[in-house]
Amino acid sequence: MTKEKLLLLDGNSLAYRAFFALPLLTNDSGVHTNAVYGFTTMLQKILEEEKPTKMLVAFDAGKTTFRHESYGEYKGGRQKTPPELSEQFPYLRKLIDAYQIKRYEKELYEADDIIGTLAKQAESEDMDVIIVSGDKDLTQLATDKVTVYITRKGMTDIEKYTPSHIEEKYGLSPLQIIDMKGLMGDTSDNIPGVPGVGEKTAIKLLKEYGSVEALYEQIEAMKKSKMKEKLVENEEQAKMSKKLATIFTEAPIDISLEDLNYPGPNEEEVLNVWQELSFKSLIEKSDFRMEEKETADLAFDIVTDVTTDMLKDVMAVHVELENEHYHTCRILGLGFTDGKKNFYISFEDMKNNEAIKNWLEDESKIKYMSDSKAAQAILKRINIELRGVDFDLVLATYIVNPAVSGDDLATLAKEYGYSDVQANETIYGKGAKWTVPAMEVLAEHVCRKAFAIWSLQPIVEEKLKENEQFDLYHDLELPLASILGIMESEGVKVNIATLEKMGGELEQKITALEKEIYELAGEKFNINSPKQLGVILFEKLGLPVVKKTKTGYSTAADVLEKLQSEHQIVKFILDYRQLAKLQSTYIEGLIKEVHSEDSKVHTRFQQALTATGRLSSTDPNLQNIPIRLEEGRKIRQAFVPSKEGWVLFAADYSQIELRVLAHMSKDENLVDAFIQGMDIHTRTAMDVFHVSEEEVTSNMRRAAKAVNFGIVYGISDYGLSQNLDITRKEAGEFIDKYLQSFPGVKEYMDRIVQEAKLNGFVTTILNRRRYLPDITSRNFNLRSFAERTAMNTPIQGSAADIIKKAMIDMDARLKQEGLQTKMLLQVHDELIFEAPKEEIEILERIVPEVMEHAIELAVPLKVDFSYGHTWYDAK
DNA sequence: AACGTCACG
DNA sequence: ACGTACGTGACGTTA
Repeated sequence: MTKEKLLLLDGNSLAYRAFFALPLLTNDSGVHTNAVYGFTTMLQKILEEEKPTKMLVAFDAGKTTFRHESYGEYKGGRQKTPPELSEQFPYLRKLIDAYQIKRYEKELYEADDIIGTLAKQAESEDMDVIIVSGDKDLTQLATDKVTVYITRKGMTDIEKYTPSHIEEKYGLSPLQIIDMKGLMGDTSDNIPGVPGVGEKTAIKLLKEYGSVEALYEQIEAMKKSKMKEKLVENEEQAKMSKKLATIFTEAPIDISLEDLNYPGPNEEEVLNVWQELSFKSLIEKSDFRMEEKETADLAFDIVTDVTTDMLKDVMAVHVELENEHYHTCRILGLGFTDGKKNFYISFEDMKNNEAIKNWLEDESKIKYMSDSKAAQAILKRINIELRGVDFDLVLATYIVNPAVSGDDLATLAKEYGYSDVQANETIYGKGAKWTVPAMEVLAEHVCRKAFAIWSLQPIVEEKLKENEQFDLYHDLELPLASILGIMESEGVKVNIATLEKMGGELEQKITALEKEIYELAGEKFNINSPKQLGVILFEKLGLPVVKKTKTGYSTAADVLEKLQSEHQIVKFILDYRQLAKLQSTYIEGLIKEVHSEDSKVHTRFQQALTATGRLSSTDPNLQNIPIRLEEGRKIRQAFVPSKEGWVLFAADYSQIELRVLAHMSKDENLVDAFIQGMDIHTRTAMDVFHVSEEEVTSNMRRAAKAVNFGIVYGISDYGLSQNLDITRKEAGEFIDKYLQSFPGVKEYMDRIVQEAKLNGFVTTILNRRRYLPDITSRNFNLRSFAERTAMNTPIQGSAADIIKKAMIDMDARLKQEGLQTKMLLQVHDELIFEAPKEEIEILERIVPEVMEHAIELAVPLKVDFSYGHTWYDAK
């Protein structure tokens, strides 16, 4: 029989040690995980190295122990366990159970005593014993049979205390460690010891006398000294301290060595816990995944023909694309599954297949998909109108947690516990090495995706229902995806000639500015390089350095503006920057995106990306076309209706975010201001500066406007001071005055931060969620950031909810009215349409009506609109 | 790939 | 004492 090896772990000490040794990590739901993580890595390492046959993790039970009877102050003055650690204990216990390791705690005794008692028992039965702790006190238990492992820094770094190691390190025997503790005390346990005696002195004394008792027996003979006085004075205290530091090896425990057999981990359970805690790196490199969780076989057929009987009423279907640019790329193939049969058909074989076309276009045939908008848009290019999508994995998971990226179906599936899909990178390679694999490989990959969608549909929908988010997902995001797909496919007509003409003019101006700049600098350099520009401005020309970035001098616009009076060159650089931006991004960049077939740009709206619920727009980004400065605004002259005799019609919400704030805070003053239909910035100025409407100067209004922005962003005095270029103190006073005038807003802000701390997330009007794991961070910066986010996200996100709902209503209304008008773009608080002239009149009526009543708030919503022959003219 | 910059709401 | 306004995407430079 092999020799028994017992591993005893000090649960509390190890958790504490890990908690303080590692940065505060969190899982996707915002639960802190660093202590459990540290414990796990340590455990993995020790299990691998030691292969124990018996194991136990001991915990402290309750607050009082038998030590308190003799010394009430024992462990007094200890900091309360931080809540970020307390919340981890349930997970730690769950993890230990998953490993099938025994846990034990006993009223009135500490983990140390349990460990000591079992170590002694095991030793008497000739077992090898290893004790693991973060606390050096345990080293007193070391013997020939018992080794004490003490973790250092990263938890996996371990110092092994055998009697000879202790002898080497301190010149003491293990038992003398207790005497040492008695003399020097222990602040963390509030053991007093002898004042003035530290480690060095204690060791010296013990080398001479052997023990505390022996020392006091011979103390008479000691030479007179300060130290002797202290020792004599504190004899009782020293003896009591030794007693407190002594680990009790005869605790009345009701667990025996036979109970501690360690059968090895339940690998599936451990993986589940790791999954829950988002221990991705551990899951990645875990050997149990390799052995046990080898991707299950998936039977699939490669077919060249699909007949109607193969297409069921409910199926998962995946349209595999070459890349994310679905307006230009090719379809590789399609995978279908009904949970039983899986098949793949290549694009070549499907494109003329009538059965597939009919099935895809049949509203009554239910499709489960992932990124249905991409599929819809690309199928449209081969004249297939996708209908009947009832599940979209990307959208559903985004609603469950917008922080989880849905770039790759494999990543997404894994996130929800399904790991039988490979990453696209594994199948295709990346960058220049990208290549379509053999048909067999591709077909399996695509079928696995379809199967993943099929398998995850009930799981993710259940999660949505549990969080009361199913309606948001099913009745808002899902239909919106289809509307966005149509908008993207429709595209926006761009007049390239207009852009080219502007480009030519810009080129001349840029060249002229370059010349001026080189002359003033006295040399040619790359103005686009902040590094080179910094050298010219701050070294060669000696301008004062206002701000630094982590790599050097800041040359950002706000810095340069402050330097304008210092040197002529600064203004030229600012002008150059402005024009260069227009040229590279909005002239050259935009021209590259225009499709030659239809002279249109087809943006892609990212619907499952932002943290707040907003959309984003890419290739090209049509949500940041210049407007603030006239030179840039002219770019909009190149955006035109797609048909002769049509116009572009633009409608935007006025102050939607502040109205949302009024609604959510129910602040009487703010609500009243909107009901009165006042200019909100003027009204704010009146309240903050205590003046009448007539007395509000343009500067006061400007300041009030900045304060309103600040409120929406989650106010900070520093941020406002930067924006208004005033001192922090002044900014702070503005904020105080604002919050006095709008007390309901202050209450709301406090409440929302509290709520975020309690739940770990904040919500919008339609119950969109954003998790804020940093809200409980002890790092000031992280925490402050999370607090501002907690204040801003419900506002920005609710505004996003409102306009999304308006888009759905607007789409329905246009159909209902039988109009030709098409919705083309959404820019966060505005909708852009193209319309035949004859429909302008009705749009002027229905667009504001629909948008203003998308969601009813405690304040009215207000929509302004205009139209023109170009986007520029729709102002 | 990361950074700085700047365009938008 | 800490050091930032919230949310995005595209471009050019530099490592």
